[in-house]
Parts: sequence; structure tokens; C-alpha cells
Amino acid sequence: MDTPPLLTNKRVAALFYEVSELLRIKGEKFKPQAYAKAAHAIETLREDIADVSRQGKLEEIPGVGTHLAAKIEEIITTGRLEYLENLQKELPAGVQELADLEGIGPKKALILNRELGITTRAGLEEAAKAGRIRDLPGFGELSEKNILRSIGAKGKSVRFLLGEVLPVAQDIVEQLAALPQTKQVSLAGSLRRRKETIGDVDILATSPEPAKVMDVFCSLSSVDRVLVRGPTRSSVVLNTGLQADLRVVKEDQFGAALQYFTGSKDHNIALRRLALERNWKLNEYGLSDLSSGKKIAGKSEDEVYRMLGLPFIEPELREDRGEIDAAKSGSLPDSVPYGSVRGDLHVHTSWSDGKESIRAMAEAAQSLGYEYIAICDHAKGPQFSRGLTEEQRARQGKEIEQVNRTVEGIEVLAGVECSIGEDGTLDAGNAALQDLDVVLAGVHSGFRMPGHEMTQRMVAAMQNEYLDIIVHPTGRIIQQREPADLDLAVFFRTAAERHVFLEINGFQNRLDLPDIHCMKAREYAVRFAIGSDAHTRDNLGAMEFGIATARRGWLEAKDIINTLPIRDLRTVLGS
DNA sequence: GCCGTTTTCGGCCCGACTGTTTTCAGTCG
Repeated sequence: MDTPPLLTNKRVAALFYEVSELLRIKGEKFKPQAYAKAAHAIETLREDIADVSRQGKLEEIPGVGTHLAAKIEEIITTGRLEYLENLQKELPAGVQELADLEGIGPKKALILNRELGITTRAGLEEAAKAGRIRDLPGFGELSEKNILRSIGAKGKSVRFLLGEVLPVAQDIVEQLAALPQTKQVSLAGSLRRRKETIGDVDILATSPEPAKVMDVFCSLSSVDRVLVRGPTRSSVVLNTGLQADLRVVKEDQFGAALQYFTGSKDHNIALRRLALERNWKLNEYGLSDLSSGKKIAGKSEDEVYRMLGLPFIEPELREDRGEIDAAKSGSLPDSVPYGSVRGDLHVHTSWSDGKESIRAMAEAAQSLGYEYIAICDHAKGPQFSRGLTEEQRARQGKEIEQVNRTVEGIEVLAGVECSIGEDGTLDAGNAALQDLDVVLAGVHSGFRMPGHEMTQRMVAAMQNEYLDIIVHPTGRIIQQREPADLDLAVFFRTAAERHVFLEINGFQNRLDLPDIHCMKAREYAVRFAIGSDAHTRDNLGAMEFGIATARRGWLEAKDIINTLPIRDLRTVLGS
């Protein structure tokens, strides 16, 4: 088949996930798990599944046995899965839609369908209003009310951007930490893992006076209303619409609880399996021996991992993407530390579409402790009417020199952000590029090209000898624009061969390259540059989200060129 | 459907909560 390699892995995984879902609705007990486990393994597989199949090594994938191997072969050769098609025929359409509702699972969805013939949410709403649901087994009057409420609330489960949520949540943590009654307090959940989108904020604390901590939490100025207020757990809705939960646990359980509430769910499941192998049990209260019931660990996360025979695993890695095997074999990445970036390589000023002067940005960067900053305003292409002409670029160069002479403690590099045309050419001439310290280029229009054309466009751009960094490589905007269709294997291989660095753009709605692609690119020995894409001095803080993305992508300081001191940076940039 | 220093058969992560029951199934995180 001539399907692009990564699409095949995705497709196989997607079909298996769907089988898993339908089997779950059918009431199968363990098969859904088996399909979901295999789907996850295939999704995060580094090799192209078609290659694995050609080498006859499908059954070496964890969770894939003879039967699933045969089904994978079927998908690779025919693009279809008959087993799934039969399941789809067997199960009435719409049952899944019902099961997606809050409070309705596969069992109840099937009962509603079998007993009342309901196949849509509208049908369900009508039946609930008519009081026809209360007499079904397992349902009552209250069920009808809850069904109506969850139908009304559909679509409300929005996810927020990491960059929006993190500062707010850190502020809450600081306020709680400042209380004399608080002993320990930490972020948990997807926010602690720095996932790119966040469903709700989880905070964990220990205190001799939980009630006082709960009181303060529920009456914070950022709280809109209190949902639940209990002795050990409270939930509030913040002014932004975001939900936040605080749990207060016993001190000797803090580590186990932090581990548990940090997740991810899949990581926890894998960890508990590991505990079971030793006849131990792991839950939010601690690690304990199954036969004696004796507690083994729980005070700190470090202790929990250590007793399981593992080194500490950074929260950003806890996605069940191979981190537990890597921990076992001592091959976890040495995650790039948050403080290790020495400069920002993607900054705009009022010379193009930024809001502030070169001096203002340089001084702000200097106060963040950076050694250098690259001013990379847009070139004057068709996309950027406010981009710089070559004459303006020369004048900007003079201003950069002057800032370098007068602002102490920071080196300002002269750069540009070019646009990559549909044929792969850059919108600035080589004569202009050769004198610059750093040349960025990215796609700013024409995102929806067919995959092979987009790949060619990128490959062509990377032939330019002055190009240093491809910025926001996939062009995705989180929750707004899908990533461009790119053959990542070709893209990464070319970047590595041409010594072109790939940006990890930290701007809150970009985070591009995304974490999973960083993981993949790493296999090709690609190197990266993290940039904030700042247009104001406050935006410079987005570097933190770029580093978080790099950490989630298993990257180390040596993979990131802007962890280098200025001299070494200039060497790799060839400037 | 997978998998094995407890097992080639009999397990498969764990606990809380809710609403339904009258001891528990279903759902959720």
C-alpha cells in the first residue's frame, strides 16, 4: 500500500480503538482491554507497522498475539477490518452516542436501546420527559433528571490551554502554600504532566487542619462557585469556567496520592501491574503487601518508584509511552531542565507585528537571565504587509548593533522569520540572509496541501543553505487548526541530513512540534530550538511551555541548541 | 484476546461514588 507510514499506524490504532469501544458496549469484559492495549502500543510504536509486518515481527509488539497480528495484516493489505464492520452492523447506530453522555455507560445505553428503541439523544430526551425511563431496570426517577441535565450540558467539557491554566493554578498553589496550616502542596493531574490541554486543575495538600485549608481554597478570589465542599475534597469552578479540585491527604500518604492523582491513567495501570507481579498492591494510599497487608511505601513519590525497582520518572513522561520499560532498563531520558535554556531564538518587535522595541525585548530577556535573544521579525513577503524590506532590515541591523553596545549582559542576534512559499522558496533573497545570525522559516499560508506536496515543499525549503530553523513545523493551532499533512519520516530525515533545526514553538496555542512528534524526530537525531514566538515582553514566558513540550517529547539538553552558550550556539548556526 | 519466577488456564488496576437496591451494578477518574 502506498499510504504514508505514520498514517498506517494511526489507522490501525483507530480501528482497534473502535473495536474496543463496540465490544465494551456489547458487554464483553476483557476483549475491549486487549484491543485498547494493542491500539495504544501501535499508536506509540516508533517503527512503521507495515515494516514490522514485513519482517514478521508483529507479535513482538506488546499486547499483539496471533489473532490481532492477523487483523493488522488485514488492515495493511485491504485497508479494512471485517470484524469491525460486522460489529458495526450488529450494534445499532447511536448507542455509542448515548454511552458518551455523562452518567450513561455501555450497559445503560444498551438497555435504553433494547427496551425503548432509543437511538439518539433527542429520542432519549423525549423519553425522559415523558417519564418512560424510570421503570427500566437500574433506572429511577432521579435517573431521568440526571439524563436531562447531562443532555443539556453536552459540549460543555471544554479543555483549556496549558498556557492559560498553569499561571492561574500556580497562583492558587502559592496562596495555599503561604498558609501556616499547609504542610505540603503540589499540582497534580494533567497540569503537573504539562499536557497541552487541561480539563481541570488538581491540587494535593497535607495539613494538620484540613478544614482551614479547604475554607481558604473555597473562598479564593478566583473562585466563582463551590461545587462540593467536604473534609478531604473540595471542588470549585473558577471565574474562567475551569474546575479546580483540592484534596487534603495524610502526610504518610502524600507520595502515593501525588503519584496516583498525577496519572496518567495508563501510566498508573502499568505501574499497578508491576506491583501485582511482586504480590503488592498500589493505590492512592500507598504501596502495600497483598498477603500481610503491611505498608511498604507512600510518603514520597520517590519512595514508591524506588520500591518498585524504578528510578523517579518525571511527570511529563508519565503517559505510558514506554517510560516504564525505559526506567527498568535505565534508559530514561535525562529530561531537559526548565532552567537550562540560555536564550530565546524566536522574538518579534514593533519592526514587524510585535508590540515593543528591540531594546525593551532585550532588557526583558536579560532580566529573565538569558545570555542571548534572536530578533526574528517577518520578511516582507506576500503574507506580511508589515514585514521588513531589505532596506529596513539593514536599518534594523544598525539598531541591534546599538542595543548590543548599550545593554549589558545580553547578546542580541540579528535574525529573520521567512515564509515558505508553495514551491519551497523563502520570501527573502540569499543576499539578505547571508549576513544574518539566524534564519527562521515557516509556513504561514497554504496549510491544506496534499501530504506529498507539503512534504516536498518542506524538503525544498531545507535545501536553502542559509536556513537554520523551521518554525512551528506542523502549523497546527491547538483546537483551531489541524497540523499540515506531512510525511514525518521524510521530513525528519531531511532535517537531520541538512542540519536544519526544528523549532518547538512555545506560544500557548501552538506547542509545535507537538510532544509525540518530538519523540519521533529524536529517533532521526534531529536537533531542536525552543522559541517563545513572543510579540510582547510578557510572551517571553512561553519558553516554559516549549520546554515542557520538549520534556514530554523525551528530549534532553543536548538535543536543544539554545541550551548552548553563545559561542557554541554561533558555531552550530554557522554565524 | 493476551499472557506467564504463583499459572499454558484463569486471571486481566483500583477505589469512590451514585442511585439503585436490600447487597450491588454501573460509571467514573
